[in-house]
Amino acid sequence: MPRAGRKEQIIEAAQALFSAKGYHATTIRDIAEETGIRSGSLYAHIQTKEDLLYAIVARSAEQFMARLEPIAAAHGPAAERLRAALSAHVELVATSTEAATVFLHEWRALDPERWGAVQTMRSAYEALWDRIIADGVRSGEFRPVDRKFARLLALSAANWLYQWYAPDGPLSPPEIADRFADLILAALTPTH
Amino acid sequence: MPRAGRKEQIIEAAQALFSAKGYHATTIRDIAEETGIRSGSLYAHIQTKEDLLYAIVARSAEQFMARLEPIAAAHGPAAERLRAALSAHVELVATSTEAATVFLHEWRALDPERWGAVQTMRSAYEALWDRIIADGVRSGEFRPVDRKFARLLALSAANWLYQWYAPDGPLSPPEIADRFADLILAALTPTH
DNA sequence: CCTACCGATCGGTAGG
DNA sequence: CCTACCGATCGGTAGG
Repeated sequence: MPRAGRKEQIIEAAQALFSAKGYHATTIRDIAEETGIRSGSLYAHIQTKEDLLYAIVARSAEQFMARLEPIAAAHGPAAERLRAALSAHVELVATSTEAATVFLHEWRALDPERWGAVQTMRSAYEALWDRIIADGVRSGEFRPVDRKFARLLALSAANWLYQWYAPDGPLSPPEIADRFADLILAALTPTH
Repeated sequence: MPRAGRKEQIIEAAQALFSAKGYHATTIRDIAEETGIRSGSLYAHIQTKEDLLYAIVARSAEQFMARLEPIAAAHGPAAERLRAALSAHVELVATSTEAATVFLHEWRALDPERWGAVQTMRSAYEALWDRIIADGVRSGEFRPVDRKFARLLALSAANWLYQWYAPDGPLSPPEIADRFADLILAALTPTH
């Protein structure tokens, strides 16, 4: 008998294992053991191993979008919105490191169709960043920089965080985000 | 009979496959087929599959070091050296994308001992970047920024390149490097 | 470098 | 959700 909440438990086990060892190095038996059931029983809850990967990746992508949408749509100064965007992204990577790692590192293991769906989500997310930067350039808050490269610089730093972030490190996620924001805003601010 | 140059051929096949599909998703039979021999014959040239991974990762790490060492040791302006460092790194990722992808993405599949050796190489590489940035801060060329975060910003952008670089894209590697360098130097230059 | 093969393990299923 | 099992495939080896 499937148990309520069991599916969530399975997803969380898969998330921890995929982020630690990678998708292909994680077996169905690993996930079952971590969940506390037998491997065959997993299939009362899921259809394939890859469904688990997609569920984790899609949920993570949605979280990034949900955090950025109100920031991109706000009307304040672009510098403040860019700083807020960086804070939101850094905080998500830092507090949901497992999900973020699967999203940023393991999405290549998805089949081409689902891989395409994820690419679409990422493009929409990047478009929100571009909008904030374009607003800043238009208003004169930012120098007339290459929007794409300004966004790449910010997102590269914020994404790469999953490779080095340690919860027991000296800096909190907000402190990390502020240090990056200070540098990136200095790069974008006109030299009067 | 092992053939001269065969080992190199095997490493290159493994490099292409590991970068495209990942280490764990690549089989010994894939590598053999790509090399044009039978899977059992591979073991006349290698000892284990993981040896191939380590050979690729270590060689790539050495290339990054070899390119950066003279730049870090030079005596010119820090801004020029930082720009040169970025160019060298971007060019290596762009022209050796397969090796760089394995180095940056697949090193997690190494066993802990070899993983540690790679970490040591990466630390040495990062120390060279820190030295350039510290020189610039000391001489007054750069603002008194957090060295570690300035390096993280530059290296995140340069590393993340492996995720999006396409040889048929609109910008050449030197153009990409210069755009990042313009932004990062703007972030580091004092506002007079 | 090949043929032939090994024990182990894989994702997934049948039947209860 | 379990037991029992499937065909396929894995990394690697023996013997030539």
